[in-house]
Amino acid sequence: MREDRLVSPTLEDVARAAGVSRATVSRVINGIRNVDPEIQETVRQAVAAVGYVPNRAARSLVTGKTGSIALVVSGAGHFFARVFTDPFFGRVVSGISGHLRPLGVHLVLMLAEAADARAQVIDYLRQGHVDGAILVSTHAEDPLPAQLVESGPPVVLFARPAQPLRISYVDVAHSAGARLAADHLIARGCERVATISGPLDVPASLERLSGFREAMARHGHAYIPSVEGNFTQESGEQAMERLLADHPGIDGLFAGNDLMAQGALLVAQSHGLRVPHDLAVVGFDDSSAALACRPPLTTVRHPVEDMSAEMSRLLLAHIEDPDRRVTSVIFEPDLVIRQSA
Amino acid sequence: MREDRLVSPTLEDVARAAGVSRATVSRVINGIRNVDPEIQETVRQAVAAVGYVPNRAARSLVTGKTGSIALVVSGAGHFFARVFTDPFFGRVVSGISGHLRPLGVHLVLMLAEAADARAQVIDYLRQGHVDGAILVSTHAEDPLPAQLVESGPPVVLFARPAQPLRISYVDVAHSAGARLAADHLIARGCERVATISGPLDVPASLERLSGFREAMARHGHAYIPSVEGNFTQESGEQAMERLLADHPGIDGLFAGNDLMAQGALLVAQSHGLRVPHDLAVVGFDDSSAALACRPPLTTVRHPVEDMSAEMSRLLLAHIEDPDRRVTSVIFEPDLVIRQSA
DNA sequence: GTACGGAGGGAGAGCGCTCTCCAATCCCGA
DNA sequence: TCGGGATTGGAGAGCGCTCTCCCTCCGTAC
Repeated sequence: MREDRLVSPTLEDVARAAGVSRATVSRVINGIRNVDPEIQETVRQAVAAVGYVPNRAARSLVTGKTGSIALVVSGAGHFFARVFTDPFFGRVVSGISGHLRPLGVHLVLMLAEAADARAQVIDYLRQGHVDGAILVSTHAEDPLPAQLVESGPPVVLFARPAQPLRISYVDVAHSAGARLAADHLIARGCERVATISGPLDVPASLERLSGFREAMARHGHAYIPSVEGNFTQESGEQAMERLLADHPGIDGLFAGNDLMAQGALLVAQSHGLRVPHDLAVVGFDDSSAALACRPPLTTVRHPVEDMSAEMSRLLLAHIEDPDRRVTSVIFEPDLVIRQSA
Repeated sequence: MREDRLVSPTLEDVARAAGVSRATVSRVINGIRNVDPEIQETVRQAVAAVGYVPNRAARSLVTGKTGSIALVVSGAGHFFARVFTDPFFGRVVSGISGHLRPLGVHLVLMLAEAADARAQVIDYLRQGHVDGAILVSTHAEDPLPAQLVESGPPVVLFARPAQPLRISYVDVAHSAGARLAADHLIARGCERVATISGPLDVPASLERLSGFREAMARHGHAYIPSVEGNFTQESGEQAMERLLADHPGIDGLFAGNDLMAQGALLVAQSHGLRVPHDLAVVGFDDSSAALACRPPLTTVRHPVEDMSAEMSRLLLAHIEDPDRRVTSVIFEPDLVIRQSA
């Protein structure tokens, strides 16, 4: 009993206990080729009896596979605050592991905020610790995607990369989402609508902004004032101050994400505006901020879980066939109507 | 070049390129024993030339070490909401990886919410994928700590386990923190103080409650009304409704964590109470909720980063010496004074 | 009775690495 | 000049597993 702890049993031990060869035990465990059902049973009992657990290192040494994939969350600056504040990541993890767990594939979460962490992640991936990686990058200039494409296992991206890259990715139709927001504000009767965009070097921000402008133009609104934020609540507050100063009469607002919407909402209220009565606010993402707001935010929601599951599907396909051509899958967002608009 | 991708170079290749033996290359890479500096240089150049990356599987097969440890976040129910909403986990990760990175040890994050996920985590740990684990459990009845102690690699816990267990852990002096809160409320001149506690099957909640009561008793307050919550904002709201109904005149509140404090604060405000003028509120944890509140929360802050670093230190010591006796390290909390009290 | 085929099991060669021996070399003092 | 210790490099045995051969055995057809 005491020795079981120190030296865990090997295939050899199981084989001896079952009175068969190592190869047969291996076959039973991996379910390959025909093995007499009776012997299978004997082996299984022996496995249980000696408390055998396959040694992953030995296995992957010969197979070249590890049976686990990494979820790499990369970004700069306000990184931890982002990951651990934004339930978006929770939905990503949930979607991925929901798809992976039944397949017996392990998910390893890696965080790469600073440059040295990034180097470590690359090391980790190159050393063959995982068979592939799903990369969620929160920053436009993040060099990680490019570095990974160059050397390393198969990678799938969340969201279209800022620079064109030979890499599969999954994204949402941002402009369609923005259009939902625009149509809703118009339907509510808003006349003077403004927008707070995300950083314009991020493709998603750009698409949301241009999609919103386009949809508004279709409704006859040629000019939509906009201020650029950086996806934080604080930047939303500052942007709203600017908007209220420059365009005092606005009665509708579309923010590039919920956090900025929340900031804007707080500022609007501190200026005595009632939401949604005086100002209708629509966010994007359906993050926890949307629910934390008073009133709760009307917002555009991506099917993050579905998107994440699709990412794992794509990644597994790439692992299976390294020469598979890269693809992109785009999902349609929904509008979640709450009280802010 | 093309083949480098498919079959990555091995030690043998480096050895051939450098004109030395495999053993020598290994020695250079691992920095063991004396190797002629000139040869070292030659080997290093060969490594760079062929683009060699050590195969971790092969290495850990022989060494029995993997060079990575797991951070297992376990809990039931509102799990994802917790991890990805509570910046507390961000601070934990930050503290751990800050300590581990310079040592070249990889951190693998694992989430174990449901029972099947838990089984998978145990598998993962037993298969020797990591050398040890740091376990953060958010639930009192979580069976994972006990299961891991029984079979698996060294484990260190965040917070004292609900059931006594032969396992090292790191915790904060909860009662001392509660006392800081009590003293502060008294110093502000509060006369009728109440508290909202966390679930009482969690040791931390219990200690905070009894510590608070004890400190208040020391100030002559024999009776402190309290309502039990479950650490969620919603439970804080419900608890506050109860408190206001049963004890209309309270002017000071200590909540078992910030989320409940936030809920309580919102309810108090909706009842027309001004914070801190009519009601002073003190939270616990210094989570993001503390800052998101209006007014921002005065709260008790643990040195989470230091605690996390200490956990990694303990874990590495246990890995180094499996027979090391278990220890607990208790940290002192601070009071962060903001506007709510 | 012989030939043949398929199913079931074993033997053994590695996967890429570390690490223990052991051999070669060198420097020193006697 | 030679012996002995220190230093440095190489040979080779595994770590635990998978997987390709190959052998045996049995049933079937001729």
